[in-house]
Amino acid sequence: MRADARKNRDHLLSVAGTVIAEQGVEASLRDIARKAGVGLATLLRHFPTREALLEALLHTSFDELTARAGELETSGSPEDALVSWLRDCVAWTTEYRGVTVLMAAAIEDTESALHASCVTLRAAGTRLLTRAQDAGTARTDIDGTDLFALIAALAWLGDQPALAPRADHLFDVVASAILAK
Amino acid sequence: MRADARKNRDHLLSVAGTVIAEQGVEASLRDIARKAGVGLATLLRHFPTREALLEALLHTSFDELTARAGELETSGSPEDALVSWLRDCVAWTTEYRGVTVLMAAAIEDTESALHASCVTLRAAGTRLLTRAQDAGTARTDIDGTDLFALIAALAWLGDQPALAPRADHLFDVVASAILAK
DNA sequence: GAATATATGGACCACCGATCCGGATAGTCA
DNA sequence: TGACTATCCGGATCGGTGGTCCATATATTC
Repeated sequence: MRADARKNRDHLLSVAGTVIAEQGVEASLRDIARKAGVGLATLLRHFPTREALLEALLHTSFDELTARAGELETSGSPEDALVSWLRDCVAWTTEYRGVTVLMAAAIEDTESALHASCVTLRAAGTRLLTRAQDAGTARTDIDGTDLFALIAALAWLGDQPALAPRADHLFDVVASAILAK
Repeated sequence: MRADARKNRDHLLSVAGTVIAEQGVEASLRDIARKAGVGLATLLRHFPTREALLEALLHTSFDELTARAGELETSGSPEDALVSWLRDCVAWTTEYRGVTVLMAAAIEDTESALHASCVTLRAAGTRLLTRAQDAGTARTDIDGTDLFALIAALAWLGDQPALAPRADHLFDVVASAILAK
């Protein structure tokens, strides 16, 4: 990649992070390009789709959540580890308003730029869930995909301004359901 | 209202029902107008916002759900009545892809055309919930707003193609959490 | 310094919801 | 019946969206 292209790419990523943190994942791409002092075509060349841009922006966050799951796998009680990680996942999405819809679409869409990250995340959750199930502290009739869906649903609640005040409480309600044997 | 206006209004509503059933609540208004053989301006004059159109389209459904809650209030066990009604609510939303987002926004937005219907729905749910709580068969740390949020979240799951296959199962998981004392 | 490969962004396109306003028409009254 | 008016209609237009094309500018190589 040419030096000027690299610079544009990095700058775009930085500006996109700011704008998306302010306006959510549905922020206008043209607006991001404008704020970066660049044409829309340039943004779209570096990141052909909104998903591609978000993937570049979020994949370190995904890695952190996966790494956190790894740590928790060998520490504390299986049920505390599971719930703690779920809480981290839901809390993280609040930083990126609207991201849950994209993640829900990406988990089964192998073409999506976010697909790999979502699958990795689901696998990390599955390991924590299985450990708790083996320990007899999580219900055995759900799997990693169910867990992913529940995280997405709770994160979605936090995304809806009118329902967000209840999100934390409802997290506890759902968590209690997961931990019921 | 003039006879021609009434005819256009009714026809628009009929066409909108078909198109929205096919494409979800985010269907293009211009497309609906075109299929009705009418200008976009005409549609927007009869229904100034998308919410207004949906309210006109859905309010009989809302009434039916509210009436159903009324019936259930005096029949069967309180917990069966509650769960049965919740299932009806979630099942109903599958007919109108994407409606949950609008409902979540409308419940706290007194300006929304859907606001009144949502509030009525929440009140109906609250009555069923309270009855179950009084009977000691539903957890007492949730209220009607929590219930509304849980319905919305489950309905949202059913709206996401990748997660929909799990929606029924996760309904049971969440229902079990509500019925836990 | 010239040649070449690559990156750029303005000018488009089709679509969206929204608004304006001149023309068509239904309902009314003489 | 005929004319008048209040109402309704929809094409044209506006600013916005994501997406594409291509002449121009520039970094890199020789």
